[in-house]
Amino acid sequence: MRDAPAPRARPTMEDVAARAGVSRALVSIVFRNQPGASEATRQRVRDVASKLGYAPDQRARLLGRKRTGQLGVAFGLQHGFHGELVEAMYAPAEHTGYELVLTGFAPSRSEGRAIDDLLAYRCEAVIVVGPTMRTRDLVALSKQLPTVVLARRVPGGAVDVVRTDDIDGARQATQHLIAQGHQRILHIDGGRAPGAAERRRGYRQSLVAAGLDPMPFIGGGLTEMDGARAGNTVAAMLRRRRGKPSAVFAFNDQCALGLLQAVGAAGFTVPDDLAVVGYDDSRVARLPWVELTTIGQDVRELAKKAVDQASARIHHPADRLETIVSPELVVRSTSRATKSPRR
Amino acid sequence: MRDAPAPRARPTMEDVAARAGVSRALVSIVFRNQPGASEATRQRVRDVASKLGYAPDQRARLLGRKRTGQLGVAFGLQHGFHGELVEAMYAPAEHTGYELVLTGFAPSRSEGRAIDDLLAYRCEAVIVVGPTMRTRDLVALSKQLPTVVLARRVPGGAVDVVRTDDIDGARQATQHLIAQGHQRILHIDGGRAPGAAERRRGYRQSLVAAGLDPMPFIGGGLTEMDGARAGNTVAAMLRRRRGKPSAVFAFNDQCALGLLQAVGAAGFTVPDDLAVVGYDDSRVARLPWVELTTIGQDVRELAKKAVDQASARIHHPADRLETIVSPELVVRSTSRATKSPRR
DNA sequence: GCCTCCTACTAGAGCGCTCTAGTATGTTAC
DNA sequence: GTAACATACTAGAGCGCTCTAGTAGGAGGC
Repeated sequence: MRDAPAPRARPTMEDVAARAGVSRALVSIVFRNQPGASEATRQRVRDVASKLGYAPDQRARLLGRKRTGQLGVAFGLQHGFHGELVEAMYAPAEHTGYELVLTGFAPSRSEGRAIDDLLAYRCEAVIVVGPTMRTRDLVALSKQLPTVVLARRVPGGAVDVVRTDDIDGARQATQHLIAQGHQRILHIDGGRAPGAAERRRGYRQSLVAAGLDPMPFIGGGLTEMDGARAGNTVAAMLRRRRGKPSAVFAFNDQCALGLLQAVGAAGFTVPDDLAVVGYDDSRVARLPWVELTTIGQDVRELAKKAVDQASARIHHPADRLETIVSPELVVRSTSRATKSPRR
Repeated sequence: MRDAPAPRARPTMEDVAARAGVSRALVSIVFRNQPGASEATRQRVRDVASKLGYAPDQRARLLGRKRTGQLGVAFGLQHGFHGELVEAMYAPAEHTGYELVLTGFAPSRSEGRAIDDLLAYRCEAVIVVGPTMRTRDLVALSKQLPTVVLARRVPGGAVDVVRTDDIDGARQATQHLIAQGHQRILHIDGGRAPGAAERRRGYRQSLVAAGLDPMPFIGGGLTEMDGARAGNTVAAMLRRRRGKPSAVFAFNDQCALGLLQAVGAAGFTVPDDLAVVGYDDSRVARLPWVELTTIGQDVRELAKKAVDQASARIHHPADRLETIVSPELVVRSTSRATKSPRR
C-alpha cells in the first residue's frame, strides 16, 4: 500500500456547486434537506449531482457536524443469532435518526479491537452484542461512552443491558412440561455459558412451585456434541426400572438436537419415552423431522430496545437500565402429549 | 435525536499537544509512527495521550489523508459462511495496510443500500460477498470504484471475481464416488442457485469421462427441506429392482442432510444402500452421527485473494481478473466403502 | 571560523463538509 | 415611501486531523 496512487478523484460539493451555479452552502442545504432553498434550485442541484455521480463524503460530513449520529455495533461474526439481531437494528436505528457502524469480532479478532474501531469512529454510543469480555472491561467502556450490552447479563447494574428473561424462559419450558403431566424432568445445563445460571434457576423454581423434586443437573453445553454426551447419560437413566426421567429441558436447541440423536440411537422414542424442550427457536428446530419444542427469543424487540436504550443513554448519560424481554414458548412435537397422561 | 446534546467532548490532538508541551504536528507524527520524533518525546506524548484517554479521530484522519486506506465489505448478515469469510479478511487486510469497513445486507436491507454506505465512506474498493443483485448493477458499481465480487460467478469478465471452482468441486465429489466403485450416481441439483450450473457440469463431465451414464438431475435446492423432498424421490428409486442409484452427490450439505434424513426414514442405510456426498463442509457435516463426506471451500484463501485483488485493482484499475480457488474433498463415512466393492 | 548535514521539531494550509451570521431581493403594511 | 419581515441565497469560520515546507540547533568536516 506504500506507493499506492491517489484513489480515483470523486466530485466534491464544490464541483456540484460550480456546475449548478450556486454556492457550496446551498448544495449542503439541499443534501441535508434543510429549509432555505427553492424547489427549482433543489431540483437543479440534485440533477447536477447525480449527473456528476456525487455523493456527500461521510467523513467530512461527520467532522463538520457537532454530533456524528453514529451508533457502533460490535457483534460476533460467527454467531448467526448476532447477525439476526444486527439486521433487526437497522430499522429502529433509522427511525431514531442514527446510523449503524458495524464491526465484527471472532476468535481471530478480539472484542477489544473491534470496539477500538468504534471509538475511533467517534460513535455516540456502542451496542455490544453477546460479549464474552470481562464485566470490568465493559464497565470501563461504559465510562468512556454510552454502552449497551445486548443479550448478556452484566451483574452490578453499572452497564446498560438488554436481554431476554432467561429465568422466565426456563420457567415456561418447565411449566409446559409439568402441564403435560411430566413429573420427573431433567435439565441439561449450559455450564458457565451466558444465561445458563438463569435457566437453571427458572427450571428449579418451577419444579419447586409445582411441588416436584428438581433432579440433579446433567452437565451439558452449547453444542450438539455436548447434547449427545448428555443424551447418553439420559439413555442410561431411561434403562433403569425406577426413577427414570420422562422429560428433558436442554440448555439450547443445538444441545437438544444432540440429545435427540443420542436418545434415538439408544432406541428410545420422543416424546413417548422422553419429551424434549430446547431453547432459541433456531432454524433447525423448525425442520419437520425435528419439530423441537423450544423457547423463542424476540429478536425484533431485543434489537429495538437496544437501539432505544443507546439513544436514551446519549441523552441522559447518568441513567443505567436493565431491559428484560420476555421469551415465548413454541410448542412442537417433541413435547406434545401423544398417549395417555403420565403419572 | 433532534434536540440531542453534544456528545461527551473527547480530547483532541490539540489537547494532547498542549499537555505534552509540543506541537500538534509532533503528536501526529507520534501517532502515525513516522520518523521525526525522539524516543523520549514519543514516550511522553503516548503517556499524556493515554492519561487523557485520547484516540485519534478516524474521520478527521481520513479526511486529511490523500487516501482513506479503507476497504468496504458488504456481506449477508444471515449467512454464516459470509461471516466466516469476513473474519478471514481481517488478517490479510491488516497485512496489506487496509482497514475494513463492514456493512450488512439482509432481506430487510438491500445490497444496494449497504453498498451506498460504503460509497459514502469513500472506501477505495469494495468487496461484495455472495451478492444476489443483477450482474449489470455489479458492472455499474465496478465503474464507480474498484469492486471485487466474492463467492459468486459474474459472467462477462467485466467485474473482478474470486470464487471457488465449483466445476472442480463437483468433479472431485463425483470422481471420489466413481473411485469407490459406484456406477449409478445421482445429482440433486441446486436449481438456479449460484454455483448450481457449475456443479451440474462437473458432475456430468466426470461421469462421461469415466464412461458412465449421467442420470437425470433431481430437483433439489439449498435447504434441508429441499433435500428431504429429493430424498423421498431417491428412496422410491431405491425400491425398484433395476437401475437403482448407489450414490448421490447433493448440491450442498444442508440438502444432503435432508436427504439423509428422508432416505434413513425410508429404511435405507448410508453408505451401504446409498453413498452421499455434500458440498461446503459446514459445521454439521462434522458431527459424529452425520460424518458427511463433502467438498470444503478454502475460506482463508478466498478471503485473502479477495483482499489482494481489491488492493491490486486500486493500483491498476484497468485490469479485471477472475480468481478461482480449488476446493478440497473431505472424505467421511457417508461415502466410505464398507462392504464389498460394487460393480 | 564557517559551511554542511542531520535530527527534532513547528507553522500553517488544506481535506470536504456543516453551520452561524450574514446579504440581497422581494412582498406586504401602513 | 419606508419599515418590517419573509424567502433565497452566500461568506467564511470551523471540525480534527495530515502533510509539505519550513526553522532551530547541534555534530562533524576542513
